[in-house]
Amino acid sequence: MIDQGISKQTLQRLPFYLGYLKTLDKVTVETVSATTIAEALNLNQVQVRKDLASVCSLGRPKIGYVTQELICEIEHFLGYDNAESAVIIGAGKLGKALLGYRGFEEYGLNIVAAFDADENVVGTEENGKKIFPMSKLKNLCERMKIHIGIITVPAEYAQRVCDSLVESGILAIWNFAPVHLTVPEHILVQNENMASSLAVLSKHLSQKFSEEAQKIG
Amino acid sequence: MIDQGISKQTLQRLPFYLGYLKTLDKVTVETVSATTIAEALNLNQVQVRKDLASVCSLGRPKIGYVTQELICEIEHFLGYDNAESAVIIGAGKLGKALLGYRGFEEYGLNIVAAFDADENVVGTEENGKKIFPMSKLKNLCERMKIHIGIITVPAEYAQRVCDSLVESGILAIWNFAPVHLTVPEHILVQNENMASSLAVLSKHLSQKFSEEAQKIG
DNA sequence: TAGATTGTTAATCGATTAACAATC
DNA sequence: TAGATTGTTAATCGATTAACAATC
Repeated sequence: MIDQGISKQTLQRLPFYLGYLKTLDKVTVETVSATTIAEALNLNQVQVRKDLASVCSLGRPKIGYVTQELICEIEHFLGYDNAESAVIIGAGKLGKALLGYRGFEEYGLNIVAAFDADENVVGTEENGKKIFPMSKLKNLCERMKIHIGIITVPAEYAQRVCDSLVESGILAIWNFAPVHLTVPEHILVQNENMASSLAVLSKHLSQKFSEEAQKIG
Repeated sequence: MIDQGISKQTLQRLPFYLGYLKTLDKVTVETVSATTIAEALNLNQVQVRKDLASVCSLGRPKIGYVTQELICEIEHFLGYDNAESAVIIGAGKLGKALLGYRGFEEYGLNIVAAFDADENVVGTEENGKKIFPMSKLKNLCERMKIHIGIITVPAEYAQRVCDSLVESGILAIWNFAPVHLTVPEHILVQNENMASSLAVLSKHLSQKFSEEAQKIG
């Protein structure tokens, strides 16, 4: 058993490495050093080396890593080469935007359908993907062996939707609703937490302004 | 000067506390203890108390915190009561979804307009908000004293857009493009990192499956 | 050989958690 | 008074960074 000991932080940095590596010219940049990557992404060299060590086992002194190999290994590690299917619950603005976003396939995520409680939305399509009534959720998930659920409903419905997903055999939940979800131990919830991000942004600003004020005052 | 020493982690938990507190019945739940909050959100009691201590200075033994006061104080701390204006660059699916999302106002974010390089989109509206050509960015930001820029363009254009934003006097950037942005020291970049989230989700699944396989094998 | 770069071991740093005294 | 709950001080834990030996 490998990769038992990879930290969440490392995991979250890997897509950044991948993104950077892909910007490099395959022909001229055959190899790349941790130093170079670190500089480009504003990270510590040692951190980059440690992160990469948990994914691949190459890396030669004086030379670095073979760019193309590294890309393949990270992609493989992240599972980009064998896509997981997912469903979206909540076909509002955000849900539809995610349904329509083609970039996810590149990341190994295949959104197959959406579900909504609103009868006016049910039956319509977005980006060629159908929107079903909630009553069909469990059956479809089980039949298609779907393990990822994406929650894009308003906060007040999120926990109920979450429970339905768990009941439908979902193992991992990507939660866009700004609430804490309670789930059984074996289920993973990854919060995409816009409110938290905004908190960081707005605090940065208010601090900037109070610094300014102090300088002047 | 207060709040110099608040950690990013604390800051990111505050919206969760707020969300939970708002679900409580104002009439019956006059006060709330850190213990209760911690249990509801699956956090450590002491952590909740420390977080709250950095925002408010009440909290009475045996009683806890006055719910309504706590809500107000957190909202004030997060700046929800004096909204910041923002612009979106990139009026694709995601950009439009964010433009149309009314929830941000509740979080103290007021998106005033969008910008796009595509002539076909320029001039149209979304949720009553106009989409302008990139050439008007700087002028509008300066005139309206806008300090937050939201980047929803494809990865390859993100750095260029970022540079334009910095030039236009933006102080904080909310980046939805899956790339690292290089900015001057005083500018804050908050990455809304879908690729990273997906990495966490898909790794959880592949680990689950390899555990299963081991049990059987 | 000299220098760049690797991977590892140890030190530092910061956040979380545990223990405890203070208070209503 | 006894018990619940607070806030603080100390211990633990994990991640980042620094120092260094190994190697091409």
